[in-house]
Amino acid sequence: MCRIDTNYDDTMTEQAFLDGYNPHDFPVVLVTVDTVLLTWHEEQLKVLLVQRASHPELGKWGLPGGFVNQAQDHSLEASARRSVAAKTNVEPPYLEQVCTLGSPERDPRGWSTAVVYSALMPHCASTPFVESVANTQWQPVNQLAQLEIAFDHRQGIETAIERYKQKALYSFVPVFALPELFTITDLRKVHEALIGTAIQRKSFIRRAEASQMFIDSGDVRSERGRPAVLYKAKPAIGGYRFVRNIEL
Amino acid sequence: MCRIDTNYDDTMTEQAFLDGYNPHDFPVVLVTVDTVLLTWHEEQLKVLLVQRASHPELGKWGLPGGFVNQAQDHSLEASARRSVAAKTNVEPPYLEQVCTLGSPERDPRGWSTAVVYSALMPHCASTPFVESVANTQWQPVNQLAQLEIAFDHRQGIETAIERYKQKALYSFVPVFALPELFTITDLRKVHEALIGTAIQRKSFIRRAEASQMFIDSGDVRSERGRPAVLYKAKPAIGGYRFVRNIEL
DNA sequence: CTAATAGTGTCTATTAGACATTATTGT
DNA sequence: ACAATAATGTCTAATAGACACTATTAG
Repeated sequence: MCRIDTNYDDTMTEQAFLDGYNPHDFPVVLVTVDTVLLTWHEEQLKVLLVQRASHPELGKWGLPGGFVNQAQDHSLEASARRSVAAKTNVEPPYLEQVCTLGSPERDPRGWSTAVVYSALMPHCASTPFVESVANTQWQPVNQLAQLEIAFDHRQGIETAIERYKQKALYSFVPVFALPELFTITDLRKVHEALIGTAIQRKSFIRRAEASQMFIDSGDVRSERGRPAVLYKAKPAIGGYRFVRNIEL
Repeated sequence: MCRIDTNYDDTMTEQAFLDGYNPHDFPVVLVTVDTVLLTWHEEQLKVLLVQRASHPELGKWGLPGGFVNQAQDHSLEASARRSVAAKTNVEPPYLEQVCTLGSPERDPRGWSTAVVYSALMPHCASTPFVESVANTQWQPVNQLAQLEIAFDHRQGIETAIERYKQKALYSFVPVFALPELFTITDLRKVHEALIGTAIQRKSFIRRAEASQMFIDSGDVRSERGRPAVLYKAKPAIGGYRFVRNIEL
């Protein structure tokens, strides 16, 4: 059978069972929580990676995260938020669970699982305070092939990006990778980077208007050409869905 | 910082590090893999539940699954497949990871996580062979409010069903809850049960034709009224997506 | 003025929903 | 014949893509 519960006895109370239960009697599965933190910066999608300063996989680039801290973490999401805050000193405006990886081979320390979260946030300087010697950097996702990635974190990154690609087709969730004020063209470029094709400007603007999820800030941004209106997103934008997907 | 790696030393080899590493030196997180197994039977969506025959939560209804078996399971998905096979003696045609629940309170044995998978399959008799005394039954999902559900498995079930509700809007994935041969009306009823509203027959048939994912079996099923054509689904149906969602 | 970018007008093809109509069975 | 269910015909409204056109800035 599946459960390895021992000492099965119909007449035993739950308390008596728990008194006799020691989790160290069983083979241990290691549990980490790691986060794929993405942002939009310099016309590119970038992911925050940490160069590992300890074994195993020393020197390779990995996702921020680590073992659940039983003293501090009251949930998996709390663990993800803690490790993001440690690297960026910022609360990400969008965070979701992506997948859980697990096998006996992925970590040399033994059978392990990584609960992978993903967050989107405005670009900020990484590691604004020096708390560790670890090298933390925003890496362009298009150039990850040239980096040595620790464990199976490359798979976690790919799964997260694939998820956002789907979301880019039916929602404005990618907006959370932008600063508070952004232009519709900024947002369209993020969507285009995710789905890998151009989107008609008119179509994208129509969707934005139909959603009623964008507030005209009153400001504009002028670089080359006609100035672009800067918008803010309503908080409910994360829940908005198109009825019709962007076509590929 | 986040990692609780100890013995940090730049000059140590990875092997020396691993030799000194004992997972039992750290607080243990328990890991179970549990599966929300759904099917369509008697015009209802049903979930396979197991009445727990051991502590904790003895007597309550829980998801089939259990601790990762390090001897048998080479992955999380393998663990899910093993526990499904133990209860149904069948390989489910559709299986995906849904979410991972984790907290210090969800299991009295300590900080624990449950990796929740969900599967769809044709209805079959539960526990066709008597391997345990556990009571395994298909329970209508509309009547779960009246059952005592173990741990936070109710949340896992709700998350899985919500996921399938979304999939019912943009795919034919719910087809995997039906037998090999089914009518388009059968499939429409599954979709309607998931999304909670009626779907126009004509619209649904149009989507089915446009997808080219259905093979006319040549047979029909006659109950009352005009006989309905029985179809088979092409294997690729799991990957098919509507460009336009079913509207609510 | 020109280049560059933002934003609008508008045509057309597609298609979902609505619902009426026809088809095919059992009794 | 009638009830019941399956399957089709067809009208209309909505809207995405395409692309031409206008607007507003810098230099």
